[in-house]
Amino acid sequence: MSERMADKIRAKLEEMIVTGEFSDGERLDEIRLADSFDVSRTPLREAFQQLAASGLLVLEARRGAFVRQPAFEEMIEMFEVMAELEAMCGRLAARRVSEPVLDAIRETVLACEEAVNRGEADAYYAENEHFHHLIYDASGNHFLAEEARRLHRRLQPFRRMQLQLRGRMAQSLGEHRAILEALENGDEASAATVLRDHVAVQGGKFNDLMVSYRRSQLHQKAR
Amino acid sequence: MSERMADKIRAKLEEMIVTGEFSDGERLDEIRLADSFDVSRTPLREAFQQLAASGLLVLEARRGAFVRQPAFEEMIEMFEVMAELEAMCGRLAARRVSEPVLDAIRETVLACEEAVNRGEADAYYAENEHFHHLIYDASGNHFLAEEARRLHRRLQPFRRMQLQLRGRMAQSLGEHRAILEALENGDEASAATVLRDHVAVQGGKFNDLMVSYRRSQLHQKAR
DNA sequence: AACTTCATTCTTGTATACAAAATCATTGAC
DNA sequence: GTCAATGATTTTGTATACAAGAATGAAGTT
Repeated sequence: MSERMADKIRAKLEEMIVTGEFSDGERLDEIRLADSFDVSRTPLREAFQQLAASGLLVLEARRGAFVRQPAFEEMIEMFEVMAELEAMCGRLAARRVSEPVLDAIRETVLACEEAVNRGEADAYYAENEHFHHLIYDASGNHFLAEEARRLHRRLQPFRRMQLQLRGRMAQSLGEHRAILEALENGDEASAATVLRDHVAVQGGKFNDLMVSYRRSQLHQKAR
Repeated sequence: MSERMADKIRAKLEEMIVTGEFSDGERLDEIRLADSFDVSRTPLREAFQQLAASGLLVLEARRGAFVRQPAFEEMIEMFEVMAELEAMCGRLAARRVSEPVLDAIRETVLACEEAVNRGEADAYYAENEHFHHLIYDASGNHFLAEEARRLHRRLQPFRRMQLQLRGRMAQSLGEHRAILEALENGDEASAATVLRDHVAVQGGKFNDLMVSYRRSQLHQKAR
């Protein structure tokens, strides 16, 4: 048990919130939660602080911790910002990327290709992560890379959902190829545009997913 | 004392870090700091969590809290990202801003003008804040506005320094006018460009400030 | 003299205890 | 019957106590 308890709890709570275990606005009872994790309130409260910082909770003074399920509109907003951050990474990377890093990016594209051929969504997902992180770093702006990572992480579960959509993996792969090409050509404008669209399409796909999800919800209620 | 102790401590520590009271990499002793604030370690540790989330501290497990003074290069990086976020705000705002908000923006420009005429840097600073926050909100993307505010806040002390530079206030005012004009015309591209440059120039000015600061440091050491 | 090992000390991480504020329920007035 | 006020209870915020890991230093070996 080398890790800090508070960090494990944060990770677990993060997953629970993101997977919809709690509903929006729900108050988290410190004592009951602490008991369920078999810890005292102290590490739990530290986890609360961290979750509040990343926007998953809001702490109201002397009122408690309330889960903040980003509404549909906010998710779209987040994708919009993510698209712009990725575009910026792409623009800078097109100018600054080195040959070894370019090689690494090429490898991830190949690995993505294999994953698509085998229909392995998990493998694709992992390589996709790698691909994007490489570009963040290639921007040469470390602060930007960190911000991008932070937001990427927050949108992670929604990205993952999308790979379930028919044909999305192949489409995504094609976009990766276009991004790689722009980087190889040092074409800043193109790299920015293609990356922006690559992420924006995810926002759109997310929209589609939500619509069909809500329809099924309505269906259930209408029974 | 309606506020939470932890929040007051966070604010105070934030100021101390940002004003350079601590040096980069310095370890903050929980017990001594808690004593100096006349509180126990508990609220202090909560403050640490928050400061770590905003990047001012790094918490190493069982090692302690270390202050993270962004190096010169990182400050430039942050201005670079800030420029892009503001550009995005401007682009969206040009499309979405309403007449009442436009009026409010016009007022801040007038107030800035008066501040310049009177040579009141503090008043200018306050109105400048207002001006930028209005544009963040006018973007219509609430998440983006929050992100912009967060980064703006982090760069705050460095912005403030710049107003000391000769002629910077008048120059800044001119840029504000150009931004307002772009918004009035609904010119997305222009709003984005002018705002990007408006912030980028701050990065440049910051550069100038740091160079002269370091020169004076060297001078002192060379005595 | 330098390096390793072990014990001591110090510091962080967690649990528990206590204080203060907010919520809830009961009682009383209108 | 509804609303307000007040006391009880719950819950947060802070302090303190305790446990466990890390840093420090002394002693012993090579």
